[in-house]
Amino acid sequence: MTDDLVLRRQVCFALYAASRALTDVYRPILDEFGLTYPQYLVLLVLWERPDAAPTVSELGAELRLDSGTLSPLLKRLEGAGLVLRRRSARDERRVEVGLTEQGRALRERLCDVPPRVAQATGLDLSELVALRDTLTRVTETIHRQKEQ
Amino acid sequence: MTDDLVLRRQVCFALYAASRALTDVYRPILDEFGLTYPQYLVLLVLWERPDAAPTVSELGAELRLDSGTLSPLLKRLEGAGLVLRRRSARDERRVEVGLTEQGRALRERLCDVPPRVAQATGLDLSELVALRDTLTRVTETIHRQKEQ
DNA sequence: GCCAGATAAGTTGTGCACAATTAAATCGCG
DNA sequence: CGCGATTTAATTGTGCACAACTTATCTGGC
Repeated sequence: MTDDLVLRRQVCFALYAASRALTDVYRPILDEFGLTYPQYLVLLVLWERPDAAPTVSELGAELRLDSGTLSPLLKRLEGAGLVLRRRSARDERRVEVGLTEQGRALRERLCDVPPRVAQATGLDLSELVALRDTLTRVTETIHRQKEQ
Repeated sequence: MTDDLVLRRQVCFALYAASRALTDVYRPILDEFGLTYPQYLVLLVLWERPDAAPTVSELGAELRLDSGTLSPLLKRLEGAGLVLRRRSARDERRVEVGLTEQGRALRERLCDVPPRVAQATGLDLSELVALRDTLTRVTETIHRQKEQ
């Protein structure tokens, strides 16, 4: 009997557990603003280029989420008054997503969140950077393989 | 304007994206056996000690999932003929989860899965071990903080 | 032995993820 | 120009996650 199928040996479980643990750290913080973690990620993308008004597909390409996930999520963010959705004039298939004034303003109130979360991991800055880069490399390797 | 709120800088997004990417690697493999990734994780725990028949809570402690997630999942695994659930004789509150013969047999057919997935990450063995250990440390740090 | 509090599993409701399908608009080839 | 193929978002259905609640059972103090 090999040990390959032992739970604690699997990188994949470590990744799955760590991802949920970090989301647990975000949850009470974001809860105060009525946000979920995926909603916060959408806002991060919009805050980076506040006047870009990306389409649903473009948002999806950054976050690697499809319209099946984003459409209802964006509808909730719109309902909360944080984003606006409007059909592109030039191409009526596209829906452009922009920030409301309220959505823009939220940025300031959330800018201390990442350091608080980073602190909760117990890793120092160089470890965090190394971890992030390794994970990004894994994600890109997998997606490159899928496209071929 | 600080750069703290830039998506690609966030460890948390890297973790979230990598976790979903690795699940994407598992999906087509597990699909052939009619399993989802969380169902596969439950089977991993059961395969480690095939005669232990852990309770729902004990399974949950290993996987960090609650009965709200596990109850319906176990019902589906039972429906698929892979596990058995029975009330403990000594404590009728508890439900013990054991493998069926079919569930036991599945182990052999899935033992080559982890190496295939590891290969897809593009990391070598020492990188995988280091990544796993860092992630495990993060998860445990977070959970230790939550208990206090 | 009785019962207040604790514990275990299940249920309900919300919000992702993702596959598959649908509907509308656009593109491009002949 | 006309129309089939493509692109885009939304919808539908399934299965996690997780909070909040319910129900059944057990435990310890009296």
